[in-house]
Amino acid sequence: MSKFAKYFKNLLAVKTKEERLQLIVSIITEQCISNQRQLMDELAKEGLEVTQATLSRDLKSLKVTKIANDNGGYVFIIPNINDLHDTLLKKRQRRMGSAPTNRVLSIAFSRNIAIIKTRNGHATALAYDIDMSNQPEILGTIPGADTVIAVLREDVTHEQAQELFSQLLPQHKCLGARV
Amino acid sequence: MSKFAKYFKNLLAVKTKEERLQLIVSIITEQCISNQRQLMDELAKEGLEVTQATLSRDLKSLKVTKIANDNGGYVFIIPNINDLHDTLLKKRQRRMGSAPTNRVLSIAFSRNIAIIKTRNGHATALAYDIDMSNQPEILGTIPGADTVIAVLREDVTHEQAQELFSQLLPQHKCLGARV
DNA sequence: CATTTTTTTGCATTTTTATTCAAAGGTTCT
DNA sequence: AGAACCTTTGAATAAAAATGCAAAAAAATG
Repeated sequence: MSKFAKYFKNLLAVKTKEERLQLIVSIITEQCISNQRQLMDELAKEGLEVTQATLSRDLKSLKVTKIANDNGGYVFIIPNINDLHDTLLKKRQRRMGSAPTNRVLSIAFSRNIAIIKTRNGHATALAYDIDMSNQPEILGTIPGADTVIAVLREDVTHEQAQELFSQLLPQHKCLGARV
Repeated sequence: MSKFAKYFKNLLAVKTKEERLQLIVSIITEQCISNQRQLMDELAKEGLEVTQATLSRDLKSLKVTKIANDNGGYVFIIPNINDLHDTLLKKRQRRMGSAPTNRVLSIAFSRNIAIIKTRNGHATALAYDIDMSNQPEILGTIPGADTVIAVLREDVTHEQAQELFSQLLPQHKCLGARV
């Protein structure tokens, strides 16, 4: 986009898609919005005019949905990501006819820290397993309820750590559906 | 209903509403159902014939909803009831502008880590709230008794994190929170 | 039982949401 | 810059979901 175009975009308060998505999230968490037209109106108040078609796509990508509230109406909500994992796991469990061996939902890194999201209640067991493996690259772990924080040795790259965890937690690959 | 009628109902596998609702729940937790017609068909396979109108009402009462899955389609899910409480509480909280008792005493940063001091015993609840907000900038949290450690995504600056926490924890007024 | 009241359901229709298709605008090459 | 490509969007439309209303079924009552 040219400087010129950017200038006008700013002037006219036309926002980028990312900004619109954020605005949508904040609107639906702060107010009771019950359909896309209403959301359209709210966005318009903020000077952001989009069509219902776009909102439908936006809400789909944000995984927003509406649900019955207590007054006979509907409200948009953003379901917790853990629920989605649970739902998918449950489906898988039923399909496969076995309890999933899979405890790890995701692994993320930030500098020397690895954040491992687990199924609820499994963090302690997972941290224990990691500790027991005595990997010198992993200095220590702390489990919460569904999260393990692992502190990596300073010189360990994210790639190395990823590889390490893959070996340590081979089941980490089983969960096909990423939410 | 007469004994006689009940007998025939059983015979013909025509179920009560309650049974239908249960069947619906088990169908949508076991399979990937993406619209009401598909659900109708599944019920029909079980010998239970109802119209889309009825299913719409059933799903509303079960608080079932559909959500985008990874393949561009949709799946019905049953969001966790706790989330709904949270969502509604959050909305009300915003509406009333009423800050709950101050739980956050201070926030400090060290590189990619945020250290949040809370009133004693409140760390778990706070970490929970942070987790529920599903901020991509916050990779994970671990609560102690009066401290929450939150690991930030690498590219997040302290200023951004500060702003994020201000929005997330509006009660944390000491930091110039914007509510 | 017969009768009244309440609940549940289907039909028809409206309302809401999703998608197709084409076009506009941006990006990335050479 | 021009060409090939990708992303985003709106208009129109298709698809899906919600609902008003009346009838049927069930439950409650005398």
